[in-house]
Amino acid sequence: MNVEQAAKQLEALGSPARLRIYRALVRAGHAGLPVRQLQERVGIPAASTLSHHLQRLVLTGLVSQERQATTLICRAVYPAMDALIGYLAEECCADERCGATGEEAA
Amino acid sequence: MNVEQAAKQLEALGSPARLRIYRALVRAGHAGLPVRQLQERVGIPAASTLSHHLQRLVLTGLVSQERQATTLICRAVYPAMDALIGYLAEECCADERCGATGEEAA
DNA sequence: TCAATATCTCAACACTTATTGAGATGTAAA
DNA sequence: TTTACATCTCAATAAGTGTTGAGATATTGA
Repeated sequence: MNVEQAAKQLEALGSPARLRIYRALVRAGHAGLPVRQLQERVGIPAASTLSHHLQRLVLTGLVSQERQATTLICRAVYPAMDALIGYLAEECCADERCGATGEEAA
Repeated sequence: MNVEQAAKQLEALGSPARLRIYRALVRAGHAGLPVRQLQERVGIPAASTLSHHLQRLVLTGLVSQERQATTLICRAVYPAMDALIGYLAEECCADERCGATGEEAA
């Protein structure tokens, strides 16, 4: 995980709409949610708007999609969030272990 | 911490420039960094650009500033990042404890 | 007071993003 | 085949963002 990628994922989560979407998917668990149900759950009126947000989450690797006939199942990609949290904790947190990670010491 | 606030902070960190700024401040530790040194360290050419990014970080509570005569010392606000990581871990992570936090069960 | 320094504010521009409706595509079922 | 359904793609518009130079403000020192 580097700064660029972390920033990309943070930006993807950095909109209330997308954070709600992601959270709904996490809560849906392994089964995931079809786009339609996701739309009702997060309260986005236009399907095209949701589609747009979903694309951004998929592009950053935080969400995956699997087609089942006509419906698209969306799922949170847990390892991606784990990696992001790990990056924040290691690179951007104030614990003792931090402050000299070395990747880009400048 | 609610969705709106978390999204605001994630968005603030969701630009490579600002994530670098924040990381530089974390690494600077308790002493913090003056704006000028920060500018050199993260390689932003225009002072006005850095000022703009810093404002966004300050507005979300992730960075604080203290004036010392003419120089402005910037510091990472560690508890803010702790709270953000905590939110992500509780609300958006796949551990057993997660999936039914209840705040907004929909 | 005058000059130097640190930082900000402002205005401008190009670029990106969010939202939406309309219509396209693909699947299933009658 | 026709219909219904799920979702996407496209085009348009409004709003927001990033970057910059020019100039303002405030502090310090000669």
